[in-house]
Amino acid sequence: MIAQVILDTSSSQLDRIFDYEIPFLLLSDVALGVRVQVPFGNKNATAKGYVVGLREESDVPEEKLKQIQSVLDGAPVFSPEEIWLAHWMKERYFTTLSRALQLITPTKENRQRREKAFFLAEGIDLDEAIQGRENPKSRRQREVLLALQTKGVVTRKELGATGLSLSAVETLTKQGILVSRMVEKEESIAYEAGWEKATAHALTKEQQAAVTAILSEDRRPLLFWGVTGSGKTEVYLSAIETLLSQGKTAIVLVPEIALTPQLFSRFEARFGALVACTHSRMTKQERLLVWQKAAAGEVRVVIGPRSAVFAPLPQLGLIVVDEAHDQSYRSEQAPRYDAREVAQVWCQKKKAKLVLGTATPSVEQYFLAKGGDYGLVELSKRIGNVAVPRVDVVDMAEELASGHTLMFSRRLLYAMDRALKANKQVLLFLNRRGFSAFVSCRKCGYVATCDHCSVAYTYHGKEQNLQCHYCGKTVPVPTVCPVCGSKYIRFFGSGTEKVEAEVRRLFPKARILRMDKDTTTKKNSYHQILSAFAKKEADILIGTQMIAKGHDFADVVLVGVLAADGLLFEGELGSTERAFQLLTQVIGRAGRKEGNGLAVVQTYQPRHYVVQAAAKHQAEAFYEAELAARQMMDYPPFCAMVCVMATGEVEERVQEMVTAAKEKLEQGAGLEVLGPSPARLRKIQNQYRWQVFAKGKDEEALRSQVKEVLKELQGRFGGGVHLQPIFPG
DNA sequence: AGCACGCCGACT
DNA sequence: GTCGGCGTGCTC
Repeated sequence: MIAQVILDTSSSQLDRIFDYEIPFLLLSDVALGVRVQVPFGNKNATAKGYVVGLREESDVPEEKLKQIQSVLDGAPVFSPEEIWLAHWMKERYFTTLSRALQLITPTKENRQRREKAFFLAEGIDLDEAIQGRENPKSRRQREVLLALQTKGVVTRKELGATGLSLSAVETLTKQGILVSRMVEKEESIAYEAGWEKATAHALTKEQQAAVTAILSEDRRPLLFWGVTGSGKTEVYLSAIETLLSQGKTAIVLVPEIALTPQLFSRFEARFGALVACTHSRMTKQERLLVWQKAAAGEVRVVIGPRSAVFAPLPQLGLIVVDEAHDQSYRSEQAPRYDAREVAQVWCQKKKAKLVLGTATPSVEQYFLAKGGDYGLVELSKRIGNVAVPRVDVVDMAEELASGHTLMFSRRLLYAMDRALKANKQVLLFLNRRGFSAFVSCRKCGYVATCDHCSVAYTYHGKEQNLQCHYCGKTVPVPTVCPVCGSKYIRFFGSGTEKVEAEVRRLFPKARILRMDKDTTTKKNSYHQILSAFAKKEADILIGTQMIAKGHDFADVVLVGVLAADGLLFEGELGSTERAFQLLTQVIGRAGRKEGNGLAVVQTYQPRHYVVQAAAKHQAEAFYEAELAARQMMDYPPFCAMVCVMATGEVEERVQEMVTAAKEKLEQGAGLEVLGPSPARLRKIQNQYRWQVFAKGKDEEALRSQVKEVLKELQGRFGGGVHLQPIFPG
């Protein structure tokens, strides 16, 4: 017998099948999907690999064949279907089979280890101990005890992740309140009993219809479009409850943000130990344990970010993608897989239902739902019939014309004052990404835009010019506004710190929190800031995109969007789509509980269709306008498109490679190629980035040409420069 | 990815 | 003559 083996390396040159003879003694152990050790190369070095096929005979000459040395793990780590999925991913994401396999299953490399865990000592009354620590001096101990109250155990490893203090734990141990002992890792993350079963809320008619749609026999993916605050989670819970009762299982994907614990606790309250979550801070070991429990049927609902799509649940009945428009479902590093696409093919393979839940679908999702490729079900009302927020759009050009030069309009200042006086909370949203990069007229709001691409020019300080990051065209910076002739041409430059200082000056008594890249670098600061705000430890939260999504702050009555223009002109394709999504999401943070929400949107483009549609809660109008624009410009979804990016330390080499890529792409039949141009961020961590765009009618033709380009150029240019295809969406 | 093979210039 | 730098090709 012959085993077809894929070696466990990332090298593309070794990414092919090697045949090995199965020795008689291993015949019963070698099966499809097992990991094996094999001799490889001249020196017969031991290599690990995966058996992806079994044959009677081999085409390889007999004298070349070597024998499998041993079988690892004792059991297959992949099902035949997972091997099929790995093949699909290899083709789709231009990666190697072994890398695809590595993504699908965390492998058992080390044996289970033990770790130190702290428990409440015998005879100690927890409530009493907590009450005895009212003094702020022992607040860290109090935190530890409160955590113990819900979880029953605290491990040393977890301390960092939960923000609890090690010295507080040690003090408590010295005091005899806690005891420590070594536990199996398994025990430390195992579910601790003590949850109170939450009863199901009564569903509204709309919610009930959504549950019915999810459970229906329709095998198409379902776009589950529910406005912000409409109770999508309750629908997931109800549908999953039914599936569990039928012996089925489910995966719930969430964006890669601190939202996981919040959603997890709601599922846990409903399903208890049948639910497990994975998150980015977990070690391989911990994730492996969840995987094992899932495979064993002990855990039947897995919640987590994109990698959770690979949870090996038997009898899979449903994959829910929550906030399905979120970009974090696409991996940033190669292989840049998209968990939504993986979920879709996996559901097809496993005959499970795919549900894409969102308040702001992507244009493509809307397009597919409209065309009938996706099913569609909507929640148009907020829970308890709470009103959607009122939105006031403030024309900042008018504000300037009437002599008001503050970054806050009079409308916003007045609303902030009112909210603070009523002891309510305020969210101030500011988009800093690309904020200083575009050029705009302070008087009329004109934004310098490439006439070929309808994409804003990006200002380049070094060359002192404007560049289009789509076609590569450059123009000088205008000194007067070409529309109104004013001299007030500005580069937008205010960031969150400046906003914070200004708010402090204007509202000296307000308690302020700021959340952006600078304040969230420390571990857990993200979670800490959000939970401090949720606990009303501050009146105003200032932040970038991070504050836009997910969190349900009951007391926020006012949302201020300081400059919607920063969103409208990011200088990239698809920025209007993201602008609409972000505006809608951030507006949706206001008045979620009582319905008296107000959003003030400041902009120089009050008539812009994105601003108008978001302000009037007219999503359909936006999507239709956006689709019309894309059809006219011949952009996706009306064509297939790819951005091929070259990266490397030596810019000349990067440019050479991207130029070669352009030439090779142009050989593809029916392809239109644009560029090359520098990427929006031309240099990241010493790596220069240049790109070309190619588009065509036929997606398959485009993909196969890209494959040719990668195959040829990566070999020709060797290391030092790399080529990466990025498909929009 | 490693590793051997082999071609070529430089040095004992 | 011999050493070693590196481009090329192979690994079941």
